[in-house]
Amino acid sequence: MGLTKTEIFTEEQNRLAVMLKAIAHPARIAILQEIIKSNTCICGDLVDELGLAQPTISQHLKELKNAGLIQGTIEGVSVCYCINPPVWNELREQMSGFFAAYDLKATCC
Amino acid sequence: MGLTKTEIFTEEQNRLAVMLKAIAHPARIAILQEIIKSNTCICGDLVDELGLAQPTISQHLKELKNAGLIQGTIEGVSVCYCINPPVWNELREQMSGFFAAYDLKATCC
DNA sequence: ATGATTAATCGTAATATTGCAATATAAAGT
DNA sequence: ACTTTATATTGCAATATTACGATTAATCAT
Repeated sequence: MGLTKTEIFTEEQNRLAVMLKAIAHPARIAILQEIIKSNTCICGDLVDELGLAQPTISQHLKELKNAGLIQGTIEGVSVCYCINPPVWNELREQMSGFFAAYDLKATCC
Repeated sequence: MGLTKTEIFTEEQNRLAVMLKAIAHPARIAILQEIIKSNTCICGDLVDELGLAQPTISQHLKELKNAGLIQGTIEGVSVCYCINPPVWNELREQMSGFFAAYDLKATCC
């Protein structure tokens, strides 16, 4: 108990859940928006930009990285983060499928 | 501590996080897919379809309903669930914005 | 080497989530 | 009224998440 029964679901469902869970936090949404907006990757700027402590930001970045949504490159003293295209596209396609499936349907009830 | 600092983020960021958090579980993804696939709304069928206990399914449905993603109509003894178009479209647009913003960018690092 | 800067990790407290057995509620049929 | 059928609620145990202070690790400049 207290543990998601991943073995019951398809690989696709589990992957999508992992990716969405990574995004499903306002801080991580804000981080992704910053990363996308500032074409050039950021790092410690996020600590100033958002009002969260450095360890907290670092942890959120780690979760986004674990889900594969972003990648980090060491750039001297700092770390440069950016979107990881393959996983980002995987997410985009999964969501497209979701929305497309509903488009054709009428409301019931 | 242990509590998300919602006051730090925009209303949009918080709303998107709530919607995504509701979807970000394999069981709830499976439920949404079933609801979308079976144009006609389902309810207890989900208990048979997925391999989870009735209270567990009921709880997942409640979370989806709380986020506004689905709506339930009492139909005699059973309850008929279906997508709630306004919120569903809100989510679709938010996600579109996300993906569109990245489209234009090149990879850095 | 020393100090400054940047980011990750550890430890911990507060809270949230997941799943289910047991029970409660509510409508329909008999 | 009583039983059946369908769903919701309650209570609880196991685990996960969120946030941050304190510390560590790693790179750069002097």
